[in-house]
Amino acid sequence: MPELPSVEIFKRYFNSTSLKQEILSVDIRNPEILINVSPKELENRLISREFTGSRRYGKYLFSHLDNDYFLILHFGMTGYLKYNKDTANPHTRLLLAFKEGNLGFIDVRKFGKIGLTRDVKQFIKDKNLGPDALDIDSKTFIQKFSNRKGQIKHLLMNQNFIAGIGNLYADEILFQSCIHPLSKADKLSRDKLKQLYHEMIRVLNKAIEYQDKPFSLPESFLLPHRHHQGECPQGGPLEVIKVGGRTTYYCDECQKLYH
DNA sequence: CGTGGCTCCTGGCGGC
DNA sequence: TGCCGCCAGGAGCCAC
Repeated sequence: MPELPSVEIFKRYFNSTSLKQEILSVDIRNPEILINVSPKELENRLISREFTGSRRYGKYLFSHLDNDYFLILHFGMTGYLKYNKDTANPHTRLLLAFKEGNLGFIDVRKFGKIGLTRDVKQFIKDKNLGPDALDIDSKTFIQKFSNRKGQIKHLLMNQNFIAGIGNLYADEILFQSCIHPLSKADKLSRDKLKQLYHEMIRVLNKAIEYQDKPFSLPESFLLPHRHHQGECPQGGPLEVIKVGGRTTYYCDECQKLYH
């Protein structure tokens, strides 16, 4: 599930539920999803502490503790947060207990990751993440893409190139920009790249505004139609292909191939 | 650098 | 109904 808009929603959810209360217990149910840290250390750093805030970078959430550490959360394909009294969900991988309720990191497929760091900048550097998609400026964006020969969709989804965009919103951004997903980045004019940049920002903000429910977006968006036998908002069939191994929907009428 | 394939893991769905 | 293959909003690794 989680692309940048979902993680932004998770951040707001986390901030509204889990700040400024003591962590009473730390239940690590699936130690295999830990990175950078042993179960013992994670427990020691979390227990009896409080969260003071959080920040998002790309698809990562960094939850700040009152001991200068950050809990790192990455949600994989199926991860999300749930704050309630329930402790019985079989897909809960980490459960933090507070006085008033529990924060669960739920993740059916276990592609998510949980870690710990004192230095978010260094973590981002070690992971070699590109600039955050909602933070990059137009000039840098155009410069980066105009120097690359790869497929435009592949580059949009490459976290080392630009961080935050996944398979669904890549399709939406390219549809809104009228660019065929297999177009070569360096064949797009500067004006076209500028348009792509603005559509990226607009789509991501719109997705956040709509609580990251892609199928509830207005009819003029691709995502509500992105399913078997779905039709382009302008009319006509949607094409389905693979790009970089990922299922891709686009409209052959609306989206021009630059190559 | 670019591209394609495979892998991790689990569950839901369509087809037979 | 029951079983099977395929697919899923991520990403690392490897080969050419």
